[in-house]
Amino acid sequence: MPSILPRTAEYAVRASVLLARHYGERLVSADEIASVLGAPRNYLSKTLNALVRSGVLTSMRGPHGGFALAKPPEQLSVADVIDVFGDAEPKAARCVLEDRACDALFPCAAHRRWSTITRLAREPLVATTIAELCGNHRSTNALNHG
Amino acid sequence: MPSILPRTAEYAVRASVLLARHYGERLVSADEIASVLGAPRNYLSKTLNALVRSGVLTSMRGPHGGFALAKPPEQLSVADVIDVFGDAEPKAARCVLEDRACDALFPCAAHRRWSTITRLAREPLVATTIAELCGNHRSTNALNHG
DNA sequence: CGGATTCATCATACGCACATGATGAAATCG
DNA sequence: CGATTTCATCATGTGCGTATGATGAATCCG
Repeated sequence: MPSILPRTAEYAVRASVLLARHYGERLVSADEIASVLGAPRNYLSKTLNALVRSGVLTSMRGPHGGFALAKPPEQLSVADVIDVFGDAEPKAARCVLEDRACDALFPCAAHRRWSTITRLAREPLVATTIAELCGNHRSTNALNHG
Repeated sequence: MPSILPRTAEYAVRASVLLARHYGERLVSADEIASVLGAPRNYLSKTLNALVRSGVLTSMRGPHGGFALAKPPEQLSVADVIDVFGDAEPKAARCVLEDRACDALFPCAAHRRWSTITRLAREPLVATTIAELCGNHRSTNALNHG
């Protein structure tokens, strides 16, 4: 998992952090997000749209339209965002030792160890919220309108 | 990091585990490894060759030739194997918040948090050895000829 | 209504991971 | 040496992540 995150997922996380900083204030347009993030406009648009369809973001068209988090950043994990792209579960990977399907019922010798590794690797993404990534949580406890 | 490991790196890990089971006994040919792993012969060959050039494996040509771990599986981490493919360090990723380079000297607000996440995600790969993944460590303490 | 703004989507293209088949090069053995 | 075995490498192809540009559709506002 070299770069930890594929490009698209990275855009998604960074966009979510940006939106978290404006949560409850205003919508942010794809143009603005793209410019701040240095991401290609139309490609980002597709990415944001995927987040909308998955319920992570909401969107409004027309003047003063744009994107916003669908719920408070304190309730949105990094995993929630990146799981929108690519499978969260590695489709019951092949046995580490041999060429056969490897499941919980008939695990290969290394299955349990491997499961532990992948779970540990994923855990920080599940445990961390977008709000925690967002440095200045402006009045974190002042706007609970979720 | 959905599937945790790119295909090539997964081949590499599984091949290493297989070689660990024969460490000190005999060489294993690319044909045999490919057949056990269910991986495409020539592509795996390229993958194994990359591991040889990186010093993770050794190889011998000719009859009874094949591949072997370059050092005892107890001294080979999973990270050692997968780092051969793709960059281990995410080339000083872009700032999570804005469009600028983000380093330790001038970190963005989220930089430290993000570094923690990636480090935690990588740690189990660094901490786990191929030997630990290999179920039956036949006489684990009987052959220290490294 | 009609123009402006902005999200949504389509058509196309490029690069790289992944893969296949053929060929080259080294080691062993008769 | 010459044949066999096996690693090393090359040429080529496919699919997907990534990206670009153009077009469609919804919303606002005068």
